[in-house]
Formats: sequence, C-alpha cells, structure tokens
Amino acid sequence: MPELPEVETVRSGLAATYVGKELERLTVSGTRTVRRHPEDLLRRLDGRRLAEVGRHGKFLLLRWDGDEVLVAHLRMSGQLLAALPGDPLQAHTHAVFCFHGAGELRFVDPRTFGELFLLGSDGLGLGHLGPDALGLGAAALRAHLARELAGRRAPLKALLVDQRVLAGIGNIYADEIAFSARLRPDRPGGSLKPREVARLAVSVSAVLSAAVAARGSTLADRRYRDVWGEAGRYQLEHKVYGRNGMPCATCAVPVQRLALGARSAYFCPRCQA
DNA sequence: CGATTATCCTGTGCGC
DNA sequence: TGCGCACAGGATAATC
Repeated sequence: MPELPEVETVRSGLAATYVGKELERLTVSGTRTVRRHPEDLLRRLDGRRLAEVGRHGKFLLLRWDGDEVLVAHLRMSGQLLAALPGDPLQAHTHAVFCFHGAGELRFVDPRTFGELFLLGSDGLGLGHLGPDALGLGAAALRAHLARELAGRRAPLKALLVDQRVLAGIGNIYADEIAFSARLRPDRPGGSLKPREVARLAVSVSAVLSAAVAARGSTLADRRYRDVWGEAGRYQLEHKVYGRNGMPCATCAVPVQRLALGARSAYFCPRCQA
C-alpha cells in the first residue's frame, strides 16, 4: 500500500541518510526480490557511492556513481529500513545494503511482491509509466487528465490507479482524491465535464501534497514505516477510505463501499456525484 | 485497442 | 479459545 506519499517519504529519508555514502556490499537473499534479473547484476553496485535518490510514481530510483540506477518498488508490504550491522535480522529480510560509515539499509518484504532491479539492464525500464502525479504544474495536469479521460468508459477510480495515466496513485489516494473532487469513483472517465476534470486535477495535487506533508498513511496493519521505522499521520485525515458505514465528515451520511471489479471503493453517496 | 480478470504472496481478522 | 478462510491490493499477463 505504499503509494506516492509513502514512497516520497521513504525517498527523502534515503536521500538524507545515504546519499554520498559508499556501498560496501549488497547482499541479496530473496530470489523473488530480484526476479527480473537473470543473474546477480546487483553485484555491480558494490563499492559505488550513492549519488542521488529519485522517484517516479511508486518507483524509487537510486542513482550511483557511474550512472547505474537501481530501481526499488515496495509493492504491498515492502519496507526499506535503516539498521546497524549488529541488529538482529528480522523475518523476510531479502536484501541488505551495507554502507561505509552509515550503517545498513534493509529491504524487508513478507509478501515478496516488492522488487529490486537495475534500470536499463536487459531492457528493463519504466517507459510505460505516465507522468508523476506530483510532477506536473496545475495547468499541465488539468490538460493531461482531460486528454487521458476523454472517451474512456472505465470507472474514474480505475483510471486514477492506472499507472499509465498518472504514476503514483493507488487504492487509498484514489478514493480520497475522488472524495475531495466530489466525484463518484464509478463515474465513467469520459463522462467528466471540463470543470469536473479541473476539480479532479486540483484534488490530485492537494490530497497528495497534504499526504506527503503528513509523511504518508500508516493503516491498522502498521505495515508502512519510513526509513527510521516511524509511522505516517495522514491516516488521521482519511475522509472515506476504509470508513464503510461511518458518517461522512462533511454531511454525516454513511460512507458506502462499492465493488469496482475485484477491488472496493469507498465514497460518500451524498457529497460525490 | 480498451476493459476486465487472474495471478503472485503472507499477515490479519473475522465468523463459526 | 482455536481453526479455517476470505481479504487486503500493485503491477502485469492473459483474455474477452
């Protein structure tokens, strides 16, 4: 469930802690974590200095001296946690980055959906992704959404979580964005009027920015943590996600759960049209 | 081509 | 109290 705000919080933590440090050794024990690699290409990073930590959507981009880029995706249950070499290895630790003078960085992921791969090796890339959901200015975002939604029959929520449309939005923030924009998540994308698209664009920026400021959402499963193990605070601001039957914060009508394909969507039947 | 469905996986929480 | 099972969902392949 790490989405753009959670991944951005991890990104800034990684940048603050490890940029400029030299990787002594990367050890990978989880074969599924590096499943896109035919061989142990990650070895190429040993001895390099971390130059920069970027992000596109939910993908973390660790750029090393020599311009090698390691891509990390947390998917459902992945965590990147700072640790000291002596700390006990917790269950489901699949990779350990050991830095000179900066301790360790550990990739922990019970469900093994997450992964690490080197950008560009054997054609592995991120070319299919749309623009980062926080990477466009207001006018460009509005124009982009208008273009992407035009003529689309799929529900608004399905389009919001489609990483080819915009990169970074997942289940939680799609519901919160739709609520903020006062749009039902099951509206066909192409049915939105220009002023509704404009509202949607504003809500994408507003919700994601506020969630980044609150360092992401840590749900009841307490799975999402930043690099130092701290929880986020944006779950306190959720208006609809996971709040089935609870009163809408705006109008007190019970929030409804809607089945959208195999997934669910939460919305207020009165505030959203 | 666009829309929908299945798949991967384990921890959690619910009902009986 | 304990057991079994549905559910959670990001990305991608497969199918309609």
